[in-house]
Amino acid sequence: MSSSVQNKRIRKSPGARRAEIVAAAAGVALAEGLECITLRRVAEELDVRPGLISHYFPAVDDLVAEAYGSAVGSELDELLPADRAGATPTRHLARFLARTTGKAYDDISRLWLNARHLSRYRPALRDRVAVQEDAWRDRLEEVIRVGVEEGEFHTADPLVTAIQILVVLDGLGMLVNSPSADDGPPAVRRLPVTTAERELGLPVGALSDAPD
Amino acid sequence: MSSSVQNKRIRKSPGARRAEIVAAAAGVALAEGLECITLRRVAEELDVRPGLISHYFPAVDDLVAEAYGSAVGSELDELLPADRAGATPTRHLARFLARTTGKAYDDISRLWLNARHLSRYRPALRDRVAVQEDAWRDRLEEVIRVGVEEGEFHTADPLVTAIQILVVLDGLGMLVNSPSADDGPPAVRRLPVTTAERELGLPVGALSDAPD
DNA sequence: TTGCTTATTGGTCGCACACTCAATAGCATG
DNA sequence: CATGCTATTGAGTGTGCGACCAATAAGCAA
Repeated sequence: MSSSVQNKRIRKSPGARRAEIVAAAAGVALAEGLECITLRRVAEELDVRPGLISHYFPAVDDLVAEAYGSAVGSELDELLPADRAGATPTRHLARFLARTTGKAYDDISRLWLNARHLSRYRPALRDRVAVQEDAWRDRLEEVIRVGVEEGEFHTADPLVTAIQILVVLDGLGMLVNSPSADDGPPAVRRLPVTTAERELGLPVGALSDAPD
Repeated sequence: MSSSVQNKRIRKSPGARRAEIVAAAAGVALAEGLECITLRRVAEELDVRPGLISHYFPAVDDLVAEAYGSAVGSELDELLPADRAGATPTRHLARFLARTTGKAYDDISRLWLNARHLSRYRPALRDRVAVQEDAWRDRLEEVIRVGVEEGEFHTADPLVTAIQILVVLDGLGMLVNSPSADDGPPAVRRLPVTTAERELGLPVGALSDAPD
């Protein structure tokens, strides 16, 4: 007997079940896209009936927003930990740039692209995107600000510099679904690093040489 | 009697009808988004039956790709005319940057964002996006190349510079659906101009002072 | 063990979508 | 005016979606 047929109900606490649903939806969002978060698809993922998803999220749009926020929020925590224990701002920024440039970051780029477009139609998602944009910007600005205070970076306006780096990252992320995204001049792939080094008054290579 | 009820058939040549359909679909794409291009929606726009759209585009994905290509292609022709009669590269680039930064460009930004995400799922659209990316890049590179030849611009690699400007434009375009897209530091809105002036060795203001 | 709360199911409804195809009628041609 | 070609219609198929709700049973508490 295959385990795919569930004839026995499994009853969980509302909190646990809700978290499970959000996690499953986040997985679907990362792998297939936010529009693939449907009652049926998420239910299948958890081997429950679609009605159960509706029970926890009467409006599916709220689940979409929650799934997006969960995926992107935890990614930020890994990229720029709030408590950066014993690492210089330079190393932190270098690590951030190394990860956001790597191939493994493509799923996150796709999710950002996805969310920014879909938020055109879904208010709940639009609010969540705004929150996450603020969070990413604030976290990056903080790293830069500390770097300036400690004399590692030099910029008149950490906020603008942070936005500038994020804009370049977003601009490259726009190309994530293009077939020719991986090729192209190497100088283009290094654009975020180049931008950061220039805007922070760092020597070339300061943010790309063996950071991790 | 309202004109919304069409009881009399109007028979047109295939070429004219096809062009009409593409134009209507492009209008829908610009105003409401590519996923709003449905057989019913486009048919309603032209006051015909949905089956007629299917007749000209047996696969709706091809109509979506065609509508996108039409809208974005004609926009490029207006932004960077192929035959730039009697205008300096500086004026051309200034005009391009002025228009792509303006509020009126938001619909085009939305369409690019839309297409780049949707091309994840629709192969026909993905191919069209690649074609238009090449076209925009080539056209901008050409302006820069001529500017370098005529001594107005200074850059070692016109292609990389063109891509760099487009990446910044795309990065800002990502924010088009965010509620806080219009506010934010002025320096951020001027990022494309700043980038272009820096990369082309121009004095500050060379690309933003009364171009048109 | 019994009973009760409520998490979970199963079924249904209405809607919008792409796609198909035989029947119809506009219109150019003779 | 009559005729033939074909652009256009009308009707229908099947799919997947969100939402709703009464019935059911899991598992905790008494």
